[in-house]
Amino acid sequence: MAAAPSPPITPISPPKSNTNTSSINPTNPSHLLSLLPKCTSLRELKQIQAITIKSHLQNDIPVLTKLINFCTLKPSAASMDHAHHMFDQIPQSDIVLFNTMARGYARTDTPLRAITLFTQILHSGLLPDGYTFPSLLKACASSKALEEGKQLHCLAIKLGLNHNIYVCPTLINMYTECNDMDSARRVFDKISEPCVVTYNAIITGYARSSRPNVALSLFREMQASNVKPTYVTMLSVLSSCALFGALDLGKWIHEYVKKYGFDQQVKVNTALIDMYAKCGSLDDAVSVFENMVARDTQAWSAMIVAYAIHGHGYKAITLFEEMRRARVRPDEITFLGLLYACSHTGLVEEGCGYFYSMKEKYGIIPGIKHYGCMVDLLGRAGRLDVAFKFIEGLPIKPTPILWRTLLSACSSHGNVDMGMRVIERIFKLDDSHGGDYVIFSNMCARAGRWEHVNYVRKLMNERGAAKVPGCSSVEVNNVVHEFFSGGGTHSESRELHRALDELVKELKLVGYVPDTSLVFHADMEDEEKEATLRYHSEKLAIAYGLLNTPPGTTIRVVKNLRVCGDCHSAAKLISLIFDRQIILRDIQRFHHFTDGKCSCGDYW
DNA sequence: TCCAAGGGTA
Repeated sequence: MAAAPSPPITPISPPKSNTNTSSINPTNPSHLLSLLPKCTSLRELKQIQAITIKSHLQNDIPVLTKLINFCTLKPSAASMDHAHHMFDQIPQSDIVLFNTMARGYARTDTPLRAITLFTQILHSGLLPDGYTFPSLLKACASSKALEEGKQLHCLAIKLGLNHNIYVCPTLINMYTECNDMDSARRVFDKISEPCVVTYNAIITGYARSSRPNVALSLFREMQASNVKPTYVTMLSVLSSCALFGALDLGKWIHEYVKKYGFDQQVKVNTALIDMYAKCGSLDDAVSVFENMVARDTQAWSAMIVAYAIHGHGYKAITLFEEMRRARVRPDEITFLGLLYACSHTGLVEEGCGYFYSMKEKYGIIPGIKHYGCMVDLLGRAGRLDVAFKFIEGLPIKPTPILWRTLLSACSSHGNVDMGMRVIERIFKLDDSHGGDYVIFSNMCARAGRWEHVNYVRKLMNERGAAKVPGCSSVEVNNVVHEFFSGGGTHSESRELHRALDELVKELKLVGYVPDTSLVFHADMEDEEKEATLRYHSEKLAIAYGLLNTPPGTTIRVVKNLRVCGDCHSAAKLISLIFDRQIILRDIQRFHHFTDGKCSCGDYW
């Protein structure tokens, strides 16, 4: 065989580097270290490291700490591997060096390695200090390692570091991330004068654990004790308002934001867009967005999501195209909003197009939530078979949520046979979710398949699967009133029930027919079913709003589940005969009821 | 030489 011609030798130009090593005295550690701030890649770092070895400085702890610190600033798997390698080489570490390593691990997707490292450190007799705990607690928070977190808490108490101003917020954050709000609160309550960061941590915790009222009262407490809020505080408080659907409160925070100059922050404006959108005021969201001087990916995404949840699919798409023209790079959340918009407007072709382009054009790998959007998009549009095959063909294991999305679609298209295939898949993965039994049973009831209804109900009782109770709230005079289905708990419930009875009579005059097929219990009399339906939480909340606000006022209701079909038709009629706008936010989206019509066009 | 809280998600 003839020898392959040797490749022409072309001089390889050295990689462009910001670090000019020629004028440096390699035996002087401080000279070497002065190179690091200009260093931009792992490759350049390795060049500097080579000089340290030549100069016998590889065991010099301050030099090594700097080198390792560089690797841990924006850590990747490769840079952390390299850092670990350097760390392993030295005979004796000190606590600063360890802290630096731990911080790196806490910031990567292998946070528990920080904890493992920590155990080694304890054995070698090093004493943790105030710098040690924040990284380790952060690692516990992101891995939801509550037990390890508690042990660290005990150790911090032993060392008298639990009240350290850096340790305290991370302790609170660790507990909130591990869903242990009681412990978080206990830590907070022991602080005599919490600083703003500690307040932010606890407020965020309550906002995330769906207790926005507690979050907001802590914000007031913070102001009363003269702790000056920062823009991070604004973010937490705004997300509380968004969660609560408390528009008036949100508007008050907006005024506050303007008064104290927080409205220059892109993140704060993004949180405002989100708050207005989730509190049902799309116009205010648009106005915040349009007044922004600079918009990043998150700001565009928030506005796209805002259009999506209000059912303006085309506007969401137009905005996305505008975002592309502005050369702002979309991320995975931008696509979630976009797909969501398509599915809620029935834009199947467009949605599929964007789904494929996210991978091919933008290199964004779809996650489980994008798949969820696709199932919803196909399912809503009635392409149940395609959706089924889509789930089966996924490269990852489908979650019950994915199948559940398809089950809802089967229900709205009344396809019991497909529904049965789907619920079998769900039960294989999780049979404890009461909502699945309810959707399936309602679907069978509507199709008159009573044998299924009874069977499913029996199954549900046997397995003790609980359904989340329906809960709706309405804001009247700055107070949020909550109503549960059946509605025995609200202080004015008796009058409210009477008012609802009258209301239903009036609705019937204009053609309302209660859809009793939606009621789960098969062995109830029709009258009884009607009563169950009448006191659904969303009807109670709407009636309460109707009775307690002046004519013409918009009624804003927030529901924890999807709105029921009967309440949806009732709300349309109420908007017509009382000439009221009703804005109902359910777990999925917004419904704007005006003049007997809903903004969702009954496509939901 | 190392440290805290964080907006947009079906």
